Amino acid sequence: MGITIRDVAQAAGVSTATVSRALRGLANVDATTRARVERAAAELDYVISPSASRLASGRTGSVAVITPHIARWFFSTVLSGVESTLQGAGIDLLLMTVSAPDAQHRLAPAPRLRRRVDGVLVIAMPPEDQQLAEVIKLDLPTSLIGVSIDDVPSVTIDDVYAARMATQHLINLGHQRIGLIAGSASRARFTAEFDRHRGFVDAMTEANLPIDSSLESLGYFTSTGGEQAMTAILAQRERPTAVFCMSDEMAFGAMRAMRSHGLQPGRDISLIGVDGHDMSELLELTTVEQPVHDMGRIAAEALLVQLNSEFRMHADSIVLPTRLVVRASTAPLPRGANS
Amino acid sequence: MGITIRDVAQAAGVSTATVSRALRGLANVDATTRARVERAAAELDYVISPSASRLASGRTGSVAVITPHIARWFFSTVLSGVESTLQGAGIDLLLMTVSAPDAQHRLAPAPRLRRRVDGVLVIAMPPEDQQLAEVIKLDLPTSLIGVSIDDVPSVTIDDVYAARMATQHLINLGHQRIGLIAGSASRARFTAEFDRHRGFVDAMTEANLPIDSSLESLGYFTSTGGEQAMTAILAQRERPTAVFCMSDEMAFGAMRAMRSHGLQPGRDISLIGVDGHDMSELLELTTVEQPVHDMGRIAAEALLVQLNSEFRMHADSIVLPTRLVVRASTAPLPRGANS
DNA sequence: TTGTAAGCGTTATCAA
DNA sequence: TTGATAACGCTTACAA
Repeated sequence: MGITIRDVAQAAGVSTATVSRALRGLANVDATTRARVERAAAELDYVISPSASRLASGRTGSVAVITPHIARWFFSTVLSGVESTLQGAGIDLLLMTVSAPDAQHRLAPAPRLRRRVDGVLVIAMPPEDQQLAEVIKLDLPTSLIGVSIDDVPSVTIDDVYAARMATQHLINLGHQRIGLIAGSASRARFTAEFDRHRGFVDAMTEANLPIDSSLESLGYFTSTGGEQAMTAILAQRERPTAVFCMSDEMAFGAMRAMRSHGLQPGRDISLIGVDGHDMSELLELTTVEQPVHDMGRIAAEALLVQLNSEFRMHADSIVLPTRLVVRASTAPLPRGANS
Repeated sequence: MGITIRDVAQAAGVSTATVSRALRGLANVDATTRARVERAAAELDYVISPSASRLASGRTGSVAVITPHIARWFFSTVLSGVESTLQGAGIDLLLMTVSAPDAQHRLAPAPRLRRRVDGVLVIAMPPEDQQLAEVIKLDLPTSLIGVSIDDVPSVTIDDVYAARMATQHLINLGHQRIGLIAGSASRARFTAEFDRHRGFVDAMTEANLPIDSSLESLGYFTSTGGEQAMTAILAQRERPTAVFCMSDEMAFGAMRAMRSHGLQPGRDISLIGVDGHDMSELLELTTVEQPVHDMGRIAAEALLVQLNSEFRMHADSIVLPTRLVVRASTAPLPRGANS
């Protein structure tokens, strides 16, 4: 039923080898021959069979993207950056999610990768994750997004610096009682949680400000989590005058908790996030923007380089810049409010 | 370098044919033999070569998802539903985006599909789109999500009804001057834009309310678009007392425009959306929720059925229910405000 | 520059 | 229930 390379060869009056070479744009093909082959292929409406090509060549022409979430802002935004790059290179994008390590319902990603893809992109999986370890052990060209691990290429921001910048912004506004809504209990270095916590602590320490653990709460990087975390913080005897949220989505939740208490972000308590979420501008949230789409794009580009170079290159980790965007959710501390 | 089926056959003392049958769980294999084969495969850490299998069998074991957007709430949420179903079935998910018909930078999806996937899922592409037509012409098992076309299976909501329900809610609250923020100029039937416009008109007409075209504006399904649309509406001499937004994201933008004018949703102007966006609860937006994740899941399930049945089934279009969720953004019209 | 032909690793047909 | 073996459609030495 399908047109094969033999049909094209016959139509063009050449061998299948020549058709193969001509259609892939290899060098050693006479211009006239190539033109003839291309015309024949077009006339026959020939499409190469990827399976046959993959089997013969050993290359799959596809890359897997492994992510813990699809429908969350950060992840889908990274994914869109990845997709545009891969599509431009004519590489197939295989999308796979990984479940929490405990949920055994889903298949582990590593076995599904073998013999199936030329490379792997991993979005924001914790470095100590067992499934991630298995993926890396496959020794495929890999690059990580949002976290970094020794000897594996990665694209990240400087999370310590981002958190420090956010916290410093609050300090510069005169705030001294500063709360923290963290993602999850910080575990390993080079995760967003850990590094952002570190940046927060660094900034506070440098400014000789006390860190009050009763003003720290976990929001699990979701808005409902952020809402609960803020609610807990607001229940403290002495409320903070400002709160650093490790993500914008948690800050959105925090905003809602404030509203429930009749408080207004910026006026009553300053709120700052990290991300540059689409909704931040709408909600007038001050935030430290990270170039999320670019992170995906650049990681994909780096992976393509790995795929196309004969030799395995040294793993370089690319760190992209962040920037503070000030909006109405942060404001100077009214004079005397702290003393 | 790779372990092949021959190695397993040798280790198990059977033929490659038997290994193939045993490992795929086919019926005619002795239990003992199968066990022996499975052990051999496990010991050798054998992984089947998908390319070889595909070439020999003609099945690719993969499905393409075609979408105009990745990083937008509706699309990424559908995608996550699709993904979980396909992953559960062991089917590879190939993700491709389509650009606007005019942008010729990217490859058209149809050629990339041929010989590459067993089926296609298309998320919310306009029925009259040329690229969609080409995809359908491939005659692969296909199912559409969010729009419907004759003779192609689809999963949608009843957009007319959803819009009617939203509008009726406003009418029930006593509103009479009701504005509309539409997605884009409604073109073909069975698009969200067209049908939601129809539902709006139906409800208004039934209630004998006038439709004032100066209170209609386009928001292009984005929040910034919604903001501009609402700004335009607020510039009218006689403002509406309520506005129906065809999507939650546009309603978010409308909320912002209201805030800029010192207006509060629900108190000054009632606002209702369609979607059930993650942020709607946070922003207290009344909305008509559609089961977006389920739409993806169910479309994928329907596609799997198509793939596994010998015969091409009649195309059935599945319509999922929506539900009105009332929040603070809509409120009864104060007495006398309209008269 | 082009052609010949041997794989690539499965599946599927047909016999046994 | 199992085994031989011919596809499947392409790539790639190697030869010409």
